Amino acid sequence: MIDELAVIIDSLVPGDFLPSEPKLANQLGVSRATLREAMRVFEGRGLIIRRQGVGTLVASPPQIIESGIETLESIESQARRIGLEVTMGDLGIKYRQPSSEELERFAMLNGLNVVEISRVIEAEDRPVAYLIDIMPEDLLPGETQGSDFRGSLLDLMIQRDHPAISHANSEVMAISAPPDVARQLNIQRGDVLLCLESWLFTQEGTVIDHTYSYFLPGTFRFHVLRRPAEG
Amino acid sequence: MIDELAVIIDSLVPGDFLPSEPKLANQLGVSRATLREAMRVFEGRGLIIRRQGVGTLVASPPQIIESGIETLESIESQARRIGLEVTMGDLGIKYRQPSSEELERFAMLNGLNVVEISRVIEAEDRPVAYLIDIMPEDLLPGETQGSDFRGSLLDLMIQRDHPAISHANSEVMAISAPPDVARQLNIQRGDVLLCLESWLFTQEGTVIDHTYSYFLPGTFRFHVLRRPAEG
DNA sequence: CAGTGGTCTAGACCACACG
DNA sequence: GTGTGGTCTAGACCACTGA
Repeated sequence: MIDELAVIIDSLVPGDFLPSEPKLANQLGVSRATLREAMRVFEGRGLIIRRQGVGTLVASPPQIIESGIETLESIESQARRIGLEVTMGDLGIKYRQPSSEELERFAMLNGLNVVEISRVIEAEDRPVAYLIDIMPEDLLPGETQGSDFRGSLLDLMIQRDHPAISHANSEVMAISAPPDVARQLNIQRGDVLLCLESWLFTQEGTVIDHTYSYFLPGTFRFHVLRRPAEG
Repeated sequence: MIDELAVIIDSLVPGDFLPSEPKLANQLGVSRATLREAMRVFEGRGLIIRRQGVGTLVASPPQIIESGIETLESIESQARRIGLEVTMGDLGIKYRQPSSEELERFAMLNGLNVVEISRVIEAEDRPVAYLIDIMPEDLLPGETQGSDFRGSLLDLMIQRDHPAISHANSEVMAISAPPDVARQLNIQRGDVLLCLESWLFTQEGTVIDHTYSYFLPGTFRFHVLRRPAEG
C-alpha cells in the first residue's frame, strides 16, 4: 500500500494537492487510520505537507542547511551562508523563578528570575526548528527588549564581549515530539525530531544559557568528524 | 490521561507487569488505540517494554553509555569502559554487486563484490542498536570469517595496520524506524531512532566502509562540544 | 490452548481554513 | 457553511508466547 502511495506522490508536482484522506483511503482500499500511518513516513521525509483545514500537498524539495555539529552557529547565520531566508515567529518570553537545579547551574544571585525564550524558525514558509533558551534575566541581551526582536539570540551573545562565550556542551537526541513542541511546529505529536540540549559556557567557565533546539527532518543535515581515541 | 498512566507506571517496580491493554484502556476510560499512543511515549523513554504474546512490563533503568560523538569507538569498547556487558546477535552477511555509487566511493577494482554485514547489539537482554556495514569484500577483516564471529568490526579495522583508519565522516539524523530495522530491534515501525550514517576513511583518504548505526533511545547519550567559528 | 500485544477497519466528532 | 486534517472509539482479526 505504501508503495502505491509513493507512486501517487511521485506522479504529482510540488504544490499539487493529494485527494482528501477519506477519498484517498477509499481509492487505496484501506482505512483512514492506515493511510495516515503511511503518510507519516512521507511527511517525515518532508515530501508532503499536511495542513488542517486545507489539505495535503506535495512539498518542494527544501534547501538543506548543512553544517558540522561541532560548530556553534546560529540557524540564521547558517542559513545566510547558503542564501536561504529564514524568519522568526513571535517570541514567547516568560519570567519565572529558577528551579533549584538552575540556581546551581547558573550560579545565580538570589532573587533573580530566569527568563525563558521560545520561538519558531521558519524557512520557505514552513516551520523548521523550535528553539528554547533559558537564562538568568540579567544576562539577556538588551537588544531583545521589545517584542519586535527578530534576530538571533545566539549571535548577540557571541558578538558581545561580556560575558564572552567560550563553547556549548550539547547532547544529541532523537525524540518523539512532545505535544507542546508538536503544536508549535505544526506537526503531529509523535513525529520525529532531532534535539540538541545545550549549556552555553563563558570563558570563565560559568553556564549562562540552557537551550533546547528541535529540528525537523529535511532541512538540516548535521555531520561530524569522528576520530579514534588516542592510544 | 497520560498523567494517570505515568502514575500507574510510577507505582510499579521494574519487572512488574502492567494490566493488559484492553483492561488498562477500560480502567483509564479510553480506547485501546489512544492508550497505545500514550504508551509509546513511555516506551520511547525506555520506561516500559512491550512484548507480543507476553505483556507490558516496567523496565529497569538502563545503564547509560555516554560518549562524545566525535570519538570513533565501537559500542563494545564503550560498553566495556562502564562495565556493561553487550552481546551481538547473529551476523547477517550478504555479498552483492556494488551500485555505481559504491563503485565510485570505494574506488573498487572491477569484478569485486561488496559485503553487507548487519547485526543487532543487545545489552541487558534488550536490543539497543542495529548496525550495518557495507564494504568491498577484499577489505573485510579475516577474523570475521565463520559465522561465530562475535566481536567488533570497527575494533578490528582500527587495530589493523593496513589499511590504517584515519577517521569517519558521519551524518547525524533522527528517523522513524523503517519496517526492517523495527523488526530487527523488536520495536514498532514509526518508533524514534538516532541514526549515524558514516563513511570510514583510511589515512590515504580512500573510503573503505559505509555504515548505518541505529540507536534506540535510553541506553546511549551522545554529547558534543560546539565552538563558535573562527573570526 | 488461552491470553498477550500488533494491526486494521468503520465511523464519529472536533478544530481549523477559507469562501 | 463546507470541506479539510486531527483525534478518538469500539470492535475485529492476526501473530506471537508460554503453559
